[in-house]
Amino acid sequence: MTRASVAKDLATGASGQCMEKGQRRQQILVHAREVFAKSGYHAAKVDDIVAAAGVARGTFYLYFEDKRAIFEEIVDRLLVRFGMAISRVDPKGDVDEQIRDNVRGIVHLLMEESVTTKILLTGVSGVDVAFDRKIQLFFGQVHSLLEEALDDGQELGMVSKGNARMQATFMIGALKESMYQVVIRGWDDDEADIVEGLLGFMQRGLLTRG
Amino acid sequence: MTRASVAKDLATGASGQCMEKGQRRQQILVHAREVFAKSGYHAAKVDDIVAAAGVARGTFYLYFEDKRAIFEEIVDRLLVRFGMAISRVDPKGDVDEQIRDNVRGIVHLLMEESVTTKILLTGVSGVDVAFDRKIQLFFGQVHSLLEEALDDGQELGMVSKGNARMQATFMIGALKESMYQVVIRGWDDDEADIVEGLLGFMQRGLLTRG
DNA sequence: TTCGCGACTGACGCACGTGTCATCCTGAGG
DNA sequence: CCTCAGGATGACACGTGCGTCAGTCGCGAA
Repeated sequence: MTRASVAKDLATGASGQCMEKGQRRQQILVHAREVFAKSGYHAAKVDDIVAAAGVARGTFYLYFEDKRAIFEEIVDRLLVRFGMAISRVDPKGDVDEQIRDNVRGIVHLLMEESVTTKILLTGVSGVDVAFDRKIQLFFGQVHSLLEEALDDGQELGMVSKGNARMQATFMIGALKESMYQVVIRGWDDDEADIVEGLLGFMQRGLLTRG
Repeated sequence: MTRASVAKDLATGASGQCMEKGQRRQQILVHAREVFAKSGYHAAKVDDIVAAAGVARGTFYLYFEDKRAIFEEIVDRLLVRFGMAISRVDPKGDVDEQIRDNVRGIVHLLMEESVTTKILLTGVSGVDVAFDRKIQLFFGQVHSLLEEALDDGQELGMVSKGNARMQATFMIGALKESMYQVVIRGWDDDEADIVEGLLGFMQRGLLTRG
């Protein structure tokens, strides 16, 4: 091991050769996430990632198939957690509270995972045809879920009559844009404020009744 | 001129050598727009553009500095038209009608220019640090404009009291996502329906009052 | 007919980033 | 002390796409 790489290890807290296998993987993953968030997929070079992680180029390929694979893994992890943060609304219970919980859970996750959220909201397009399709599919599923919920809500008279698909679109757009502002523009809004803002928007809209 | 390129000219309607200068430029621009929309900035190769336009590689560089420049020009044109589609709301007139006109104008423009809109909504991130900043700046300006309008509206009692910045975010998000669905997923919603949907969302929100 | 000019061409050289692999290193076990 | 296994290394070869520029083409003027 060269002197230079020893210096890097000291700087990043890596323990040099023969680190436990999963740990090294994790170390690369964490640094890659930061690099992707900072530069986006295309501008992020494998060299940047290995430099940040303090390992050699070859080491990277011991743990990941290629650049795309590590990117996909990073995004996938968030998508899985995102999916888990959503729960179906049961009309027998307190609907308002369930909606609030859902919104709260999602906003919480995205703000907690702000680095990955930034990647999801900006860096995900144009990686690859297959990857694009995958992301589109995911958001499509979320959209369908919400649309169904709104449809049910309309039946029960809890949601304004109207095009549920469009309503779902507006809601998702509002959420995406809020997260975008927080994550990209660095708004320091309180998590609870955003949740209440979104819920208020759902309930009352923007304009006072004329 | 080779036989191959003559064939191309026939196919694309180009008139071969010595076409009027502005026309050739326009021809390349139009085809570039389609290529960028289909593949995104990074996947779109200059070779794809010149092939689509039916001109030689060198010709491209007679009319455009480089790939980035033509991309920027395409996006800029839309941004300018977008800016012009927005007009300040005058509280002395019929506010509802002015809001409707604004929304209508913007939605109309974006759907009319659907190819460029697709580029704006998906292909714009990660081109270049400077370009990213520029786009961000533009949306920031739109955001400020809307925020001010909402603030004024609150003073006049026409807009629900609340965080105007957040309200602006939600509205822009809803608009962006609607356009995204139309342009990427190919929804064939009527322009007027989308406009009414957005306005209804602003006025009444999603949920019935409980 | 020949010349000049400007539009057009496309093969070429270059830069850059990727993934590989021959080699090195180190710690554990004999 | 020697050896060996396997993690780690980084120089290298390769591919890809970009921008250039020496040359072609065809039209109008002389």
